[in-house]
Amino acid sequence: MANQTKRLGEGTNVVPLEIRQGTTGLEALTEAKLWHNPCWFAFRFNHIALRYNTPLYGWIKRTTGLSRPEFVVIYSLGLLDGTQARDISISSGFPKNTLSRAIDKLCGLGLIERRSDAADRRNQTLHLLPAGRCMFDETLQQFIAFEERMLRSLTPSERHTLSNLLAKIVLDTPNWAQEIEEPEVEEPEVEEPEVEVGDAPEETA
Amino acid sequence: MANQTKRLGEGTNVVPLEIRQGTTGLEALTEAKLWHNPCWFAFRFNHIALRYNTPLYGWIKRTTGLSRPEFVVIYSLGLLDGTQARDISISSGFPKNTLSRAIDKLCGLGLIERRSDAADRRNQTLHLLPAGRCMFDETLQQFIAFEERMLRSLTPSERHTLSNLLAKIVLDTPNWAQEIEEPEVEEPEVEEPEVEVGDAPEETA
DNA sequence: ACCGTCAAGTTCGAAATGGAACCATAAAGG
DNA sequence: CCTTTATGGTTCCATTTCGAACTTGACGGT
Repeated sequence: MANQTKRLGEGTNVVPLEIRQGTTGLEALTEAKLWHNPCWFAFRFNHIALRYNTPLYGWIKRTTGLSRPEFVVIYSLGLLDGTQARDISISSGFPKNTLSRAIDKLCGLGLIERRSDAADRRNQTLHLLPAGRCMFDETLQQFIAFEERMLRSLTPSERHTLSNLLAKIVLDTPNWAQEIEEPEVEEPEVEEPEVEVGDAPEETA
Repeated sequence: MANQTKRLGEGTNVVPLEIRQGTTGLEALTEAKLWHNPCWFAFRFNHIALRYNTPLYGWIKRTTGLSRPEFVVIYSLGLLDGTQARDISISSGFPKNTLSRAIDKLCGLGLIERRSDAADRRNQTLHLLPAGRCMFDETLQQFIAFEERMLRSLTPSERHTLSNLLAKIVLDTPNWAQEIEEPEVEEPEVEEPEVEVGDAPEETA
């Protein structure tokens, strides 16, 4: 049974690395996901993201009282004041309704304000108020410090390279959507498990 | 008003890139987050992660009926059968309780099973059952296809480099924790907004 | 000018999430 | 040997979150 783990390490995207596996202090599963994982890229960025977001936004919550999507609005406006909710949604990936709630709250707190566009009254532009600007400025310090911490193990030149490579991928993301949304159905063998999974949780309790 | 965005582009981690800004089809905010963002790294991996996880796990949900943490268990066991919940938590970043629930459900569906370790009866090892193994094998195809799609814009050599750089960072993550959890308190100017955040919309300023 | 379509935002409700407290077992220390 | 402390795992519950439906305003075609 256990031998089915076959063919995972080779023939896939896994590229041999200089860094030696087994030499790190990680437990076995993390090692496996790092070195014997056809989806090495997905694992790595997700791992980094979870390790970064949870503590950072935990800190944000404690110091400012804002949730992640709420703060994302502040941050977005800090970078580009006057954008609209739609753009924040696109750039951050949070759904519109989550942002709508976040914006409500921020307005209530006097951190930002909505202005409705006279030209097209469906649109509303969002703007930092002084208190919001101040919060952005203050917290930015810490964000930069965390960013620096994350990148500590890379040289400036390596950071440059990493920046480049990730940018290429980001620029390509708009094209993923459809392709990834409905993969060509492929042989539907996968379905047997599905039968009772989706809707028969009664016995599952 | 817009000039407050000052000093964001330089002196920070932002590295000049070969790729030209403005030449892409992205809307302004995404561009700003890409090119004028002191936290370029955080933005990039979060952006990629959201663009990847939502559709992919949406697809998983539709085809297998499993949620993300549930499937993460399957995937983890697919890579390394017999690990325990604790390790899945560490490697994936999901909290123990979420995984506990996920494992419950998977057991109920007959996809995996728990075996309690005789030596230390606190531990339990998790094992794929044939149906679970089958699900892993089937879905893996699609995971690999998505991974390939994400990396399409990079050459093999670039993928190699990217893999290396991210691995370095991942290996360093265990050291972030404490440092990032409680940043040295720094001047607590940030606190005024916090006071009434919960429920008092009486403008913070 | 009217109707159908579409896009930006909002509302609603069902479900998932994660923090905190808890249980059981094991190791450490007197 | 008994108490204290630590760890893997589970339960409980308040909160968050996201899909889906809905509202409002613009635009294009006839």
